[in-house]
Amino acid sequence: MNPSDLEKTAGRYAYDGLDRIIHEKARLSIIASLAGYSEGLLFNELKELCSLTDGNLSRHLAILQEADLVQMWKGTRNKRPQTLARLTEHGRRRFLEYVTRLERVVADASQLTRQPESGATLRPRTA
Amino acid sequence: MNPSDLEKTAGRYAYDGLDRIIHEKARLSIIASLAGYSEGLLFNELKELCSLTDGNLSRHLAILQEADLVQMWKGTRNKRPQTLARLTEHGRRRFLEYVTRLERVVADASQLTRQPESGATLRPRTA
DNA sequence: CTTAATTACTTTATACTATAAAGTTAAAAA
DNA sequence: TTTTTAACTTTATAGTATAAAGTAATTAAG
Repeated sequence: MNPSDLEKTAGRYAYDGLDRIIHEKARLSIIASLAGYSEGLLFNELKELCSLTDGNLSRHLAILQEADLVQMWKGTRNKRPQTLARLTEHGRRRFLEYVTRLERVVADASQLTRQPESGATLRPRTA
Repeated sequence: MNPSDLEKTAGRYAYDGLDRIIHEKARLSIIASLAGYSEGLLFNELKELCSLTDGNLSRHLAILQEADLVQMWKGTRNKRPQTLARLTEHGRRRFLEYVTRLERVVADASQLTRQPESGATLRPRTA
């Protein structure tokens, strides 16, 4: 890479749009689950789908709720408390944005499957 | 979601393959950069491309090196120490695996862009 | 020629945060 | 009426990302 290339591409791989709150594996898991079920999912369903412990899921849901990505409905079912979680409209948009950024990561990676050296300039080496 | 669905899909969204070491944003940034430059990148080039501070980059490179995802070459250039980082073959394979998992996340998310309720069963509600 | 500044990093102290263990509340079973 | 189960929540801890401070070597300044 020569110096002028750098200027054109500073921050090129910084992936600014990869929002920390969504990027965290457990929460990505939760959000992706909810994305597939627009009417929402119960606490225990999420627990299974995401393979999370009770305490862990509870904390991540609280974080997602504070960020207004997920809304929670508390009710009862067969005299047992039940919590239903679903994506907010804001959460839906933010997730779609996040996925758009992910697609760039995937696109960047496609260079790896091409021939080595493709697109990369040779480095002048002075030992 | 009815109970039998759950059994079929327990852990469906756990995203086990999203290796912690690669998934971390700063390191994903570093690895994706290196993926584009098979001959490697200098410390300062990475710093710019990934918008990282010196200390931060140094630590993440050390972690990637310990995991045998990246190898480092220390030499001098114009009487200055220079560190060149490049993906190991192992790192290349692991990154490709990681990206395969990412593609699943992206595919899961495509449900969001379809009509609401698509593919999801209505939940019987007992308030 | 001695001191200050720059370069290229590395080490460490701190602040953050993911996680599970322990705690809470209420219903059902024993 | 005591114990167990269910559905969570709270908190203590362990892990870790980050930047501030430190190191070593070169070059510039006075």
